[in-house]
Amino acid sequence: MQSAVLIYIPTFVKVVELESFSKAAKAMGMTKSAVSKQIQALEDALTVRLLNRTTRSVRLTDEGEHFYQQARQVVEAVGEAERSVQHLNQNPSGVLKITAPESFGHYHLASALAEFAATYPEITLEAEFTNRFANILDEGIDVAIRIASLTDSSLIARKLTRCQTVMAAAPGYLERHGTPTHPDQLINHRFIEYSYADRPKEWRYKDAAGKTGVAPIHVVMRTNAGEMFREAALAGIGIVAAPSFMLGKDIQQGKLVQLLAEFAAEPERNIYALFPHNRHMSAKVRLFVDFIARRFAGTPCWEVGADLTSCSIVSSAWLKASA
Amino acid sequence: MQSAVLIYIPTFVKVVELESFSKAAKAMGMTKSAVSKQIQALEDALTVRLLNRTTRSVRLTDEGEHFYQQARQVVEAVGEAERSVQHLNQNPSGVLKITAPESFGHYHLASALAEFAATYPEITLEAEFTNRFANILDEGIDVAIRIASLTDSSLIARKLTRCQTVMAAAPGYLERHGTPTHPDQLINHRFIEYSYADRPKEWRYKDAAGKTGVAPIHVVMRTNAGEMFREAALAGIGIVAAPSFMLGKDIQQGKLVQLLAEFAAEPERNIYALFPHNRHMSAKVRLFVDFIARRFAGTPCWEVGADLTSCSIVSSAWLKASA
DNA sequence: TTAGATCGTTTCCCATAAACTAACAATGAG
DNA sequence: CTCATTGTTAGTTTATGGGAAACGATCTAA
Repeated sequence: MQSAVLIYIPTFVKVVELESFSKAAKAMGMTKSAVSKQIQALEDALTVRLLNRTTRSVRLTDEGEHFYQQARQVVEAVGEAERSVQHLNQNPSGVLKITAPESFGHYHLASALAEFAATYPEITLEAEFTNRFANILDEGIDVAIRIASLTDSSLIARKLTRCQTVMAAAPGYLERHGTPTHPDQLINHRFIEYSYADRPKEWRYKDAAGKTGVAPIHVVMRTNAGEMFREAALAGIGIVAAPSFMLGKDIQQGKLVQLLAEFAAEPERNIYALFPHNRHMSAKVRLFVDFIARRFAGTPCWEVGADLTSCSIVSSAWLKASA
Repeated sequence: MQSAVLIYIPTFVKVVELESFSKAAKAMGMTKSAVSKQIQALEDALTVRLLNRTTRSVRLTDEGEHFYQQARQVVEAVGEAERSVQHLNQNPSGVLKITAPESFGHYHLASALAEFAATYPEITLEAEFTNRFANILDEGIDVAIRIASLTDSSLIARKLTRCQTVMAAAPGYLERHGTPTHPDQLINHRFIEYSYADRPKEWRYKDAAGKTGVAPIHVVMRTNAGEMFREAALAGIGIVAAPSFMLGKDIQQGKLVQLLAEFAAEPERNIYALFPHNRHMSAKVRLFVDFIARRFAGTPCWEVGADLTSCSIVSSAWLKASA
């Protein structure tokens, strides 16, 4: 068993303050016998007599007086520690470290983060947009925005919005190579693939009837940079399959043409906020996740085929680029 | 049950210091499951997550970092309190409050106290010589020297030496009133009695054969001042029955004549050191009581009829007066 | 004086709250 | 890949700490 000194200190302090075992017992919600025994245990642990007690009075010994001064500081320190942690927890401040995929961060998260930072000036936002999969716990990341369907055991994943994967190519490319009407024809086309694709060199889909299939593809270029990816498509180098938040604007503007719209990509993907499990969630994290989830609730403007007037999510970058 | 915050703090601090649940468990002599549950209990109590833990690493959250700083101060404060009390206990210092009967203190304790004070300069001696029976606990008295056979429940009594009660009168008195040869004759004599006598107006004794008896006495004067008492006897006002430490010198010098030497006073009295009970004795008190007991071990010089060469106790006041 | 109230202590007993054992999942290291 | 290690969990057991009641001491009031 642990040091008896620590655990009996509050009782001792109460007794000294109230100058009575009985009152201290009442104040601490226990019986006087318990108080008596705790004081005795404390004295035994210190091998020092702390209180000279008559049935009528309780008075500190010299050693008791000395110990009391220190003991009081201990309980105050504990109370202070407790309170300050609560305060820290209720008044979020400090650094909030976010990581997100580079392209999504750039196009759609930046404005949201700016709004969050403006709303909570006490919080210092530290956002890293990268496609590298950082280890959340080891690197002290508070929230990671991820596009996936995976579930990490020690992390909580909160869905922010659906992530529509669209296939598209530049009109120029299609003029030169024709427009595929079925996945099976993809093998005869030129593909630009994402470096970290789960399943390289193939395209999994679900047709309008709900039947799934796999089609092989011919990869002519590979990159992990979102912008490079899009630029390559715009340049007519080949066909890309990418989230609509990257390509939606180009499709709306006619710079790219959506392909095989009736064949949905498989598996369906979502955008998640991931964070250390929430048995006791940091206030900062809770605040941010709630904020970002609210921000991305509804239909995003970048969805291909969505009614733009009903979109609740509009990022400033999107508006700017559209204008 | 008490605040879980307090009792789990040492565990939390150990975990942070060693950056491992397992090592902390080993260091604190418990199992890792216990550590795990204690940390969880602490987090529950604070409703704050303190540690982000992988199977491979343990790292503090922001709140944990903050709490750790405070928690470390708490354990340090406890350790300091503990150590300083031990130190205080092993290196006695401060005030040592002594009370003793006025006459005994004056004649025989003063020199002993002076020696004690010289030996332990860290201790401030506060000696009060009074015949009033002070309440030891209530007045914060550390040691009381008492001449009695009583035993207070909450106090420890350590016998210092026997207290011989002798009866004596001035030669002049005896010339005028005669010398009693048996207690029964005392009723015809003039007595000077101590104000706080247990049994006023009587003299309890035990004869050479061991038979006890009570003789009534005729009191003509009453005082609580030791010196007054003695002076009155020397002036021939009457017979006194008093401790030999008061009268011994006068008897040796022939200023007083001992009476009824073969009838010992009843009950036999001793000189005690009384102090708060010694389950955990203050170092000061232990030191003093040991010292004073050693000082008064053996036959005191003031005993009537004692072989002066074998006396181990000689007080300076006695020597001075004898010179 | 006596009776009653209050206070700290003690003894005994029990319920609860800790600890341990053992098995598990996750994760690095070799 | 295998093995060792780490933190967690579930279930069981232990023992610790607290409650009830009786006690002795002390003070107050009648």
